[in-house]
Amino acid sequence: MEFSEEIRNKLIEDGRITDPKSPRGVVLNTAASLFRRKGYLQTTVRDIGRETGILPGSIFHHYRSKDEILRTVMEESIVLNLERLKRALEARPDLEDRLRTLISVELYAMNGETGEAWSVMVDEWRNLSDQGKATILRLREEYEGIWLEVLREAHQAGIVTMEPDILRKLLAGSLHWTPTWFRHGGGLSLEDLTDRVWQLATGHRP
Amino acid sequence: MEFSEEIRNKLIEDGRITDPKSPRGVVLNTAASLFRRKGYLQTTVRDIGRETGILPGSIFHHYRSKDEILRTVMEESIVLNLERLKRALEARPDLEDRLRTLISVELYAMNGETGEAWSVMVDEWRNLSDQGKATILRLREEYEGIWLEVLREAHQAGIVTMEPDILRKLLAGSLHWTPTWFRHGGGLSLEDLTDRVWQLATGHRP
DNA sequence: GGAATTTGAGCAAGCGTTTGGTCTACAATG
DNA sequence: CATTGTAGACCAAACGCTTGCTCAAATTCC
Repeated sequence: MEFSEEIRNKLIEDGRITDPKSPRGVVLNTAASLFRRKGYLQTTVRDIGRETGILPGSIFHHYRSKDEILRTVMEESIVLNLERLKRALEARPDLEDRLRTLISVELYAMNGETGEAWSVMVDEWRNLSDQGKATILRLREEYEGIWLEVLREAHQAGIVTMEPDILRKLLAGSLHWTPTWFRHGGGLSLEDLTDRVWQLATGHRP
Repeated sequence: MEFSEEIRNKLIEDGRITDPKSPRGVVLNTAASLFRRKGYLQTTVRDIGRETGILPGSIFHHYRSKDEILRTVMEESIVLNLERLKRALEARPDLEDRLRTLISVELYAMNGETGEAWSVMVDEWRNLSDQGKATILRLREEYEGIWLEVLREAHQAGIVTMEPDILRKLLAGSLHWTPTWFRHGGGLSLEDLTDRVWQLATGHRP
């Protein structure tokens, strides 16, 4: 996760994700946090206004609709983490390393600084408009494609025994569930947790 | 799952769950289905009215509030499945059998005929009122207690190697996620799926 | 001074819920 | 046997409130 900030800055520079210091960015991060805490439907535009200090009417100067805010939260969180995943995999030719990287990056996506936005993407999918779904789906498919490719190679190499597509779904469930119970500063670190999920996937102690 | 219907009938007779033929029961099952499909907040009392053929106002003759419907859906689904779990475990002294039973019963709870209600319990927890949460929490703790007890014994016996509490949370995630992708009649049966989760838990092929 | 931004009042729609009353079935009463 | 009483189920209408969003005017910024 070392290059995390560097990657984020590069993406901001390229205009692929919003500068968190801009009004759009402030609204975005506040919304992500509220969506995570209260849920998308329970969060009102007035709530976002209150926490950002921007009046409700002004929110709609920066975003066309509440749905656009949700879509942007999801889109930018996957753009960022997809980039992080690709970079993290670049330097790792070893298959066991690659599998561990997948697990680790997703655990950080869900429980690190992007955790709110990533959780929103998983939990609030149903509340996204159809056109929003279409946009996000392409990015998600790219992300899932990377997982499946590594799992298929690992399967052929005998590192994992279960069918890759089933294994991915079972692991996805485990990982998606972690934000409901994992807390930083407890007895367990994200590294420890990565070990446990690795053990789940391969059947061997790390 | 053989005694499933028998257990349900006994619980109806004892008044611990609602008769599905009664107006209360019709509302309950319809609501569970709608809550699952559209989400609790997206489901209006008018929706429930439309699908049951009961006018919106009359729903409140059977339930004090929409929240009471949600709480009842959750409560009865866990009462039923807790009973099923206890019965299924009764005849199984073998530890490996017991672990497999836990997995199997929960997979059926999530993807069988009670799947809608059980999913609602997992997904809509946040939308339950505080007093509702308190009621359900006691039942959930009993249910989780059974899981942890079996996992602790399995850990001591060397059947599983991971810490029981962490293993339970990772498995819970995998199992909770199954309704989003598992479909009956596909290439995979619930028995097959039980095997895969068993493999995940123990690290050994079933 | 023109463009971008912010403001705050307010609208139309939808929400859970309440109300007052009707209908039906059946038991009790005279 | 006819009448009355009772209780549960249901209906139609509406109430009070919240919601996402709009808009014309005011303000700020370059």
